Amino acid sequence: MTYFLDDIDKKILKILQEDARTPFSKIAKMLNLSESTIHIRIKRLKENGVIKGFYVDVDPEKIGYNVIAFVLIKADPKKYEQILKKIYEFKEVYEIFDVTGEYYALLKVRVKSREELATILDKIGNMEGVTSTYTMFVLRTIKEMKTIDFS
Amino acid sequence: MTYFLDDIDKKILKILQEDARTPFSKIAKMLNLSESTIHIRIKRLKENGVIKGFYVDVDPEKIGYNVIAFVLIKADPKKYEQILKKIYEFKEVYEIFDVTGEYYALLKVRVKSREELATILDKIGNMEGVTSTYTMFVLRTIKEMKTIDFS
DNA sequence: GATGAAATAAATCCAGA
DNA sequence: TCTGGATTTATTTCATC
Repeated sequence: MTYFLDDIDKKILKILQEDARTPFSKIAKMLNLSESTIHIRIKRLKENGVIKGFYVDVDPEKIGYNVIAFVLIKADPKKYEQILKKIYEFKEVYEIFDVTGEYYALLKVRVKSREELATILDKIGNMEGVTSTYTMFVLRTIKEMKTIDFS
Repeated sequence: MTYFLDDIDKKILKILQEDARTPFSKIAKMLNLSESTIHIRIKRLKENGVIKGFYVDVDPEKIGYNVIAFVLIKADPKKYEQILKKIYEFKEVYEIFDVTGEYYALLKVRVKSREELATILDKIGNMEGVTSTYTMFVLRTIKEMKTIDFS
């Protein structure tokens, strides 16, 4: 299931991770290959699911989304999957992970204000089957990398 | 400091968040505007820092990066900033946040194997000034959104 | 697999509304 | 701020190595 990346693939991905709009011609020059080869490689990486897509990176802070919180939840095991499905639909919840330890799941929540955060936390805390929550409010973002470092 | 997005900006960003390679001509048609307008808008969004860049979305799992863990750390306040600087340099640590609560910082770690994770956890746990750590190993990724939902 | 040239399509620039 | 047309640049295809 794991796709083996050769050196050329890695170099192409590295360039695209820095700027996905880099023209193929420029990539070709950088790697001393033809434009067609870059084209074929990228096409293959897409077909194999390595490249899931191209997205624009919007600065959340610039558009007012500057409140982040991580929420740990514990739940009634019988209702857990149902709870996850519901939380999945919340657009304010950007990440959901099952985790080991005292709590069941870890959520990353991003909103525009503390009021909005309070609303979401209430919604989650009051869901049927949620037995306890623990919220960690983010005071400062020190690092938030969105690309993979495979150097 | 917050940049005000009008309806056109929002629509453009929404399209680019889904596929950053959508041709301007297509965006223009979708929004009933000229290609030049789209061009000017995107340029302005870049200049104002709303658009931080265009990235390729690489599936970590496809290339073998399928171990994620969240690590909470407590530290000697006097050495805390120094510790953060050091951890910042770890390529395996993708996110670092100062958080409220019992712990000082929350880290998101992504590696290729449990062995690698153990190594990183050891490194962090043994850093001078780190007084305690709590690791949550990710068993399942339920949601991991990289774009912002401003609908 | 990789290439180069040809065809198609897109991005960019600019003068004018 | 937006537009339409002209120019430049990029992507895609395909026959060939």
